[in-house]
Amino acid sequence: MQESGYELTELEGAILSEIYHRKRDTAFQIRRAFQVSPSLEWSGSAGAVYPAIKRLEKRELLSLGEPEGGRKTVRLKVTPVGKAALIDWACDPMRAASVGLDPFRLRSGIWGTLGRDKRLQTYHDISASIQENIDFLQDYVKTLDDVERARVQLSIEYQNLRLRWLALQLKSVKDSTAGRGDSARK
Amino acid sequence: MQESGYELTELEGAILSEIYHRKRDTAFQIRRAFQVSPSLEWSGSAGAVYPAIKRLEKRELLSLGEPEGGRKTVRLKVTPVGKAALIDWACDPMRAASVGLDPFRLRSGIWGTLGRDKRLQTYHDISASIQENIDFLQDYVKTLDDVERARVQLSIEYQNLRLRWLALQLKSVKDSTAGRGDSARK
DNA sequence: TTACTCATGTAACAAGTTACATGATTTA
DNA sequence: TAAATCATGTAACTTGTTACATGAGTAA
Repeated sequence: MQESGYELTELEGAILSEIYHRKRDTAFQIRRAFQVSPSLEWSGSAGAVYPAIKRLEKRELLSLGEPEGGRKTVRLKVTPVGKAALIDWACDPMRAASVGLDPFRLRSGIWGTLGRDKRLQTYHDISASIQENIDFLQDYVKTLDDVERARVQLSIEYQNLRLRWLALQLKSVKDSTAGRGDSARK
Repeated sequence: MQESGYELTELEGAILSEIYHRKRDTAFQIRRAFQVSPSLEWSGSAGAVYPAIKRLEKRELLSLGEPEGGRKTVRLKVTPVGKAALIDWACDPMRAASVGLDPFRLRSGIWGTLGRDKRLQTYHDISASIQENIDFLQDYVKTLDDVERARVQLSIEYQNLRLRWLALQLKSVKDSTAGRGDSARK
């Protein structure tokens, strides 16, 4: 259909979206949003955000206002071309459907190779960590705008899926050694 | 408990695991495993794998055999320290529980801001892409060892969760405009 | 006036990417 | 013998990280 002709990285897309959808109009506000958010995976480091903004401006996806006030605040605005690129980026099915880098999934196969005790302990510890995270997110989600709320709610659903998966694994380990009381450890 | 004292990156952990758990004992085999796998998110580029192996050898988490044959194949072996570091890396609850970088989640909030038609189209296209991916994974999973199979099966469950989420969004969009036949487009 | 927040930016470094270079072995 | 595969590696580049530097405005 459209094809804006601009390929955006994940960070560039996230930056444009922060400006266009979440009304952050300075680099500093974008950085803070990244630092605060548990669902946007960037540290909000100056060394990433400022160069990315420069790249976006050079390609005219972003326009920079004149430095305002003593603090020299530069207001950011997404250009029409930038908006098209952002929508293309957000709606590209290939990228949206890709699995991403998930530390839980990467490790999931390894846990099955552990000895029984270590395995049970690991499932238990990770479940606790995830539950803690869910509790935090459920509190956090109340304070958010629509865009960020959708992300956080999806995070909660992912975490609940992980919890169910862990519970299943736990059960199957316990069942397979039930009544025998031994513990095969490496 | 243990604390091997070595921090591994995701790639380094994945490399150690390929050698230790999946019996890939050359750099080339590791690269191919990454290239082939839909669940490990690295391209298997030489420029990433060879330097990572060097780093691991320097820290004595990996030992390199003598070059064998005309092709100068170097066999890789995980040292006892390397094994401890690998287990620590795999079982660290903080890292295992973290959400990771997910292109779907990152975009999920944005789709809600689209006009009705574009929104329905996008949900539809992405659902199709995900379904295609599930079909592929379900075929692929039959050929795998335990470690990789667990990862791929988890991928399938993530993808099914996404499908359910998309179906819910689709339904709520359709419900909210049912019988009115209008389409609010930006 | 001291400390915190707002605001922008650079420098050194880490770690990934693609593309290329080299050469041995196997298979059609 | 030509092509594919096995095998290792480097070079140029991109893009992220932390840590630092600078300075204005605000609140204790």
